[in-house]
Amino acid sequence: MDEKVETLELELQQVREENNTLRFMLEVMSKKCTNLKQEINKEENKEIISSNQIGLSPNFDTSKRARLEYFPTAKKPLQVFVKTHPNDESLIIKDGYQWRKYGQKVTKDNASPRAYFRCSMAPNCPAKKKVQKCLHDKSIIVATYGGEHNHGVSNEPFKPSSSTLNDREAINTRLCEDVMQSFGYEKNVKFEEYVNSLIQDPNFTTVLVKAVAKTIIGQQHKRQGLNLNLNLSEE
DNA sequence: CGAATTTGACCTGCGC
DNA sequence: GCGCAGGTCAAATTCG
Repeated sequence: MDEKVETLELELQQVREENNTLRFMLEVMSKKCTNLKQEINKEENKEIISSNQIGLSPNFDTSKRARLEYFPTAKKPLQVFVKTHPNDESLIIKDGYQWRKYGQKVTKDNASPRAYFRCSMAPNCPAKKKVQKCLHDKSIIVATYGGEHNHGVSNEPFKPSSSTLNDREAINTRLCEDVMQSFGYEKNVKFEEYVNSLIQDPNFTTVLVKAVAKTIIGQQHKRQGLNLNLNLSEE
């Protein structure tokens, strides 16, 4: 009996932690969304000015030739925030692609080292990413993607098996899938285009809150159901 | 033993 | 022109 109480308390604690995590993610995403909107507005204004003055392609900046070569997206590079264990130093994100690390640097503005990866799924794939821990919260990893993959995603992206990921990771992954589904993400749509369309949606924050809340409640119900089943079978 | 990672050196752009 | 910072290379090392 005590064991059951203990188990339930642990479950409750885990759900609370997950809720805190999700609240934090929501906060980060909301801030990010606001910042991106502001940046998009700024960029649009800047582009109009530069294309009028110089007559070059709006996205072409000769002074940043090499940098654009390394991360050749004229668009804003895609940034992804991932919650991990604070003591986890691996900087590994399971995003469905296979990455090979080719460098690491300590940057001026962040004591945590920044790792550089390039895609190793295809021989000449130009896709790259930078991964660094968040300055203010070591349990958050920030991944910045650059370049585009010249091949498809691996067979089972975002489909963790219980043998490779623990329950918590599986739940988080499932949550992401549910939230993306709530936003109408379709697999044949390019992820960057999908994200851009979300950012420009004026109801983004409202819909995100609803989707996350719905998923949390769904997960809690599933868990409660599981616990009840276990109790019944044991008694 | 081959593949992946680590790490110091090197290259390039930018600001002063 | 010089120094700094970010990004990449490649030899050495580690791992499976």
